[in-house]
Amino acid sequence: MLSQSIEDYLKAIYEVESSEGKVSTSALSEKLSVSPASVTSMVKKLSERKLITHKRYQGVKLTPAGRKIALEIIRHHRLIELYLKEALGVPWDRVHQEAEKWEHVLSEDIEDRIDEFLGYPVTDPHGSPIPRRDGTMIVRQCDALVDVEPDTLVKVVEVSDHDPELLRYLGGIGLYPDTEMTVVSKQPFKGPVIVELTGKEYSIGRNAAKYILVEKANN
Amino acid sequence: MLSQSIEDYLKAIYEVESSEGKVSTSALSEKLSVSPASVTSMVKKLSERKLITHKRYQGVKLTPAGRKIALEIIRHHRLIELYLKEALGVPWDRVHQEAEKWEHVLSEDIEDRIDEFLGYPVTDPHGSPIPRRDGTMIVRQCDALVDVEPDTLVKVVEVSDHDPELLRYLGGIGLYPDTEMTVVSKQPFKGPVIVELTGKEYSIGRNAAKYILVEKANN
DNA sequence: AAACAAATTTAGACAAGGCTAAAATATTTT
DNA sequence: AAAATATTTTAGCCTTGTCTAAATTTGTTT
Repeated sequence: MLSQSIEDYLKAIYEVESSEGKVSTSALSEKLSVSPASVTSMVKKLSERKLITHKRYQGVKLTPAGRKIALEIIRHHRLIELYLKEALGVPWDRVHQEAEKWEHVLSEDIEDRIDEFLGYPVTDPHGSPIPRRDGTMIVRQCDALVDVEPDTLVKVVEVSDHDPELLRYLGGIGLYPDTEMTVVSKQPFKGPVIVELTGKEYSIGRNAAKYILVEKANN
Repeated sequence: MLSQSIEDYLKAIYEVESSEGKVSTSALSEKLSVSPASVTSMVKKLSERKLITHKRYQGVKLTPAGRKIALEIIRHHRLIELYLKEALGVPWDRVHQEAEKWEHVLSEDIEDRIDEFLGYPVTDPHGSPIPRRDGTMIVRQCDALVDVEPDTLVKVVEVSDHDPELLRYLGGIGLYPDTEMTVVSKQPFKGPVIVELTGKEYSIGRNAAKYILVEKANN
């Protein structure tokens, strides 16, 4: 059995690897709210266990074994998020926080039952893809909302789940995965992106718009 | 926040207190699969935190604060057992093991949702009473099957959840909480108890019969 | 009542996973 | 290219919760 701490590190490494490419000690320190020194010592342990590779002062990479575990945890996390929403009506801005704890105590048996209950879903409530049991995960082609040219009709693919405040705002204006909307304009000087959905216009901060992934809608 | 370990100790103390009256170091050591020395040091910590009282060489007792926490954990445990059975179809011999892990990660919010989903249940799948949120729990008058005189019609109240093997056997013969059956005879020399239900006779080991609680049925 | 046995506690060690402060290495600026 | 800054690692310490071995206390025999 792996400790919760090890599982958290592997997941964090996977996520940083996905979003930034390179995985530095400081990025992990930040992500896990732990001192850089603590990261270094855990990195040493994970290397010894062959779950990651590490070149001094150069960052880390997951080995296939480490990636497999990371994806299992992420699968747990996302299945649980969706389950909490569908089965117990937990609002989407709260499922992440709960899943952070539950992901570590989910057995394979219960995982399968939840998967079946949900009809073998492909994405979680925020639109993030759920890894399959075999450790594969679908990859999608999409852009950050902030990078889309004005006057484009787009469909929301995925929204970052880390800021409950943002999720509540987006839920309030009806912006969920699969929602279609038009990018009206981008205000200059790091101003907000203006979008139109269900006939109304809404303003979305530049920073938030980085965490909303969309694809061009076929219209 | 309390550590998982502390929660486990408080729960164990509550359970030993209920079943044996006196809570000795060795009983806890046994129950928690931990050395007696480890129990002593944890007992010291729990005393300092005023969750239990301790007289050297004399055993421990829960304070009201400690009892409240123990009952919260037991509430979590039993709600989760029932939830797993009702919502996900987990067989009753496996729910205990899962609940042992989940009980520590259940938030109040999810607890309430599960309680509501289940219709504010009063007992878990093994017939054990579920403590209420306010820390109260119903007490029932019942006897161990092994102590019942032959030729008595009884109703099963509760079955110990600690031996999956036994639960599978009992499930196989249709013996669940609320099942009515007749005690046919008790074989001498620590032999089994013979019961009749649904027209057939079944043999239940003396030891197992200690862990099946029944009440006299009104016939 | 003394001796033996059983239970409990103390003493001291260890592994995990965190921390701070200081040293080493990289990177950026001038 | 040297200096200044930022990042990473090392060294050493702390807490939690466990362990074994030895000492102490309690309970039971004879």
